[in-house]
Amino acid sequence: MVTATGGTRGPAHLVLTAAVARRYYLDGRSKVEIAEEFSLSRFKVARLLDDARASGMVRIEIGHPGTIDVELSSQLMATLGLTHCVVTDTQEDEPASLREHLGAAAAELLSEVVTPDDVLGLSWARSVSAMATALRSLATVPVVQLTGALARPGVDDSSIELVREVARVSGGPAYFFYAPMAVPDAATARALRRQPEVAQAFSRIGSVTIALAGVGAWAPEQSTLYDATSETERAALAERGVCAEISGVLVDAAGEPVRSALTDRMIGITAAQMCAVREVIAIVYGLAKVDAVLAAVRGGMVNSLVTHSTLATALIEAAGRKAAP
Amino acid sequence: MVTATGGTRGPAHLVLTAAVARRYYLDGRSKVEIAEEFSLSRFKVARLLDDARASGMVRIEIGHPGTIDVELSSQLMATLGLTHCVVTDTQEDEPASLREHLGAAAAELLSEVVTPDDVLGLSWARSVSAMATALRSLATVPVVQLTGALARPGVDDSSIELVREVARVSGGPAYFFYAPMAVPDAATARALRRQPEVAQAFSRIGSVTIALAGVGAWAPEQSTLYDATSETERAALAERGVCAEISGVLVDAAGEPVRSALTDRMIGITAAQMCAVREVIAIVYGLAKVDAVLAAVRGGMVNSLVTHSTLATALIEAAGRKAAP
DNA sequence: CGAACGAGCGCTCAAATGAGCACAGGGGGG
DNA sequence: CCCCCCTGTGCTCATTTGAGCGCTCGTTCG
Repeated sequence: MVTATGGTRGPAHLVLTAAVARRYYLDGRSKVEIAEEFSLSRFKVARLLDDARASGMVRIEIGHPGTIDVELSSQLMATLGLTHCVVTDTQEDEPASLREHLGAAAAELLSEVVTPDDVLGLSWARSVSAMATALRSLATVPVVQLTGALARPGVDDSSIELVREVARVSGGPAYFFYAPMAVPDAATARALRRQPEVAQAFSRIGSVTIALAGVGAWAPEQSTLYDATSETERAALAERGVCAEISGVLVDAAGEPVRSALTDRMIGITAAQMCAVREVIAIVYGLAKVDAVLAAVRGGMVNSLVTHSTLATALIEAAGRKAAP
Repeated sequence: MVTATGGTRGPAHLVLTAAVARRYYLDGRSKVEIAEEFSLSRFKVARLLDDARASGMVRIEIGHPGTIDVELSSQLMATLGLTHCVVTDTQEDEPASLREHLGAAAAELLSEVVTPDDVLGLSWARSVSAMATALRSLATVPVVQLTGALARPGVDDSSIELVREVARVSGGPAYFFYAPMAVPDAATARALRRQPEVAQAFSRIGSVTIALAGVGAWAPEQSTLYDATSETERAALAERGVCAEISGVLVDAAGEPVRSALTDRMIGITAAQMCAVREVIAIVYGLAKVDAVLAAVRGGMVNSLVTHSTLATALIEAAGRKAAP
């Protein structure tokens, strides 16, 4: 039975309730103390407090002390079943600035979650590079390059140094190599993989416990790999249902890896290896990547996210629609 | 490990804290449940919640559902040690409108706190009249007129009917009389007091348990009695420290009654009788009355207040300054 | 290099709290 | 007119929670 008038039980009752609520919630007194102070039974106090909360007189909010939207973060974490999740509060639309913010957030997250027992894997992505730039401290761990680089003409991110830079901050050994992410044919790829540096890095992939990656959508400007692929191949892959690209690994909307000729021409971590990594943290931005992120998470390729509030909201909404259509 | 900024313990910790806080404060889960859900010890959960509150991440506010500022009300109640207190949220400066609002609030308060065992006393004041106008329901109690009326020329509040009107709503007997609040000399006063109606009402004053009154400051336009007094007498009384007037009773800044020739010329409740009333509810408005209200409360003449937020704030501040100068 | 220190963690025990129950009083319907 | 339901109240007992303790581990200073 709900009182229709919303609890208008007289002003004195209202004021008493407020006083009790103040003592309890703001001054931290126990209900017994309050009961004694106001000459009430503790049950009465408890009921007063229940009323106060039910009538909306006591409002409790979870705030954000910094640039992180903690509410959205935990919601998204719960919705997608993530291990970690950081949602920044910036509603910036400019990609560069967004990337910088997310990079900083990811750097903080990494500083926090990486322990000396971990092995860190880094995929090649501008957002990961931004993370490296912002990284200030890191436990001493081996740092392993997971993919070849895919430098785009005219863009110098100096990100070939990515792994070395992070390893320098960490103080641990760096396993890196100079090779492209994709090569023209499978034979070249096989040859490259036999290169000592490449082979050495690859041999460490199995022991990686935490990896950082970007997530690309299979569309123009939404994936460096897409942009570097021939038009015929793009179309063919799209037809096979490719939805997302994570660290060179292509998956469909359900998150299942899509094998293709391109797979054999890649220099980098495989789908199976990526799934085996305990925690893959993806830095993602841009509303175009909603489906790609969902696919990556569903497929178990990604279990942690660093993103911005707009995308986070869209993700929660999309996941909700999927769950209960 | 250098944590430069206090409390910044990493975004993952922040998000976890937020998630725990949400479950606890918003979803009402027990700490044990939360501990199981997040695979933590219940102590860890408790510490997380302590952190969340200490760092200001959890904000708890006491809101006001209506026109009553419950926070201010209870603060004022605590500060002055009042029995009841109602502070309306109106910041109206127009006296008539203010009086109307306060009258309505007082009427609600009266409906709530008056029980069939009470005896209600009414003093003559425009604010009490406003209360009567707004009064809709009241337990069946005797209603006693406490003072003569002091009708000002040109102002018709039809408030001679005050006591009868309230008694009609209540359904109880009315003890009223037609006499002025002050007469030219003590002999006339004595004669008037012997009038049957007056004597009958006066004989009931001792049994009054709840009284309503206004509070006047001893200054022009701040007390009907002041305005009706000769200039010589005004000055003499001011010199004797008169600070406030409650229902015809004059008190100094400390709340002590000030006896004078005027006292003998008054038709109404005495200081001692007023102190004996269990609860005297004063309806007050206007910042000029800060000191008067403090005096009335200190002297024990008034133990409940109905007022507006501006005056309430000023009262709290003034009381605070007095307490710790 | 070792010891002192402080932070973080989980335990114990007592106090605080919640859920359900029994009882009293009051108002409306039979 | 009486009875029943409904609300408000305080009780008992099981669960939850808080305060203080000792432990361990990492850090820092001698």
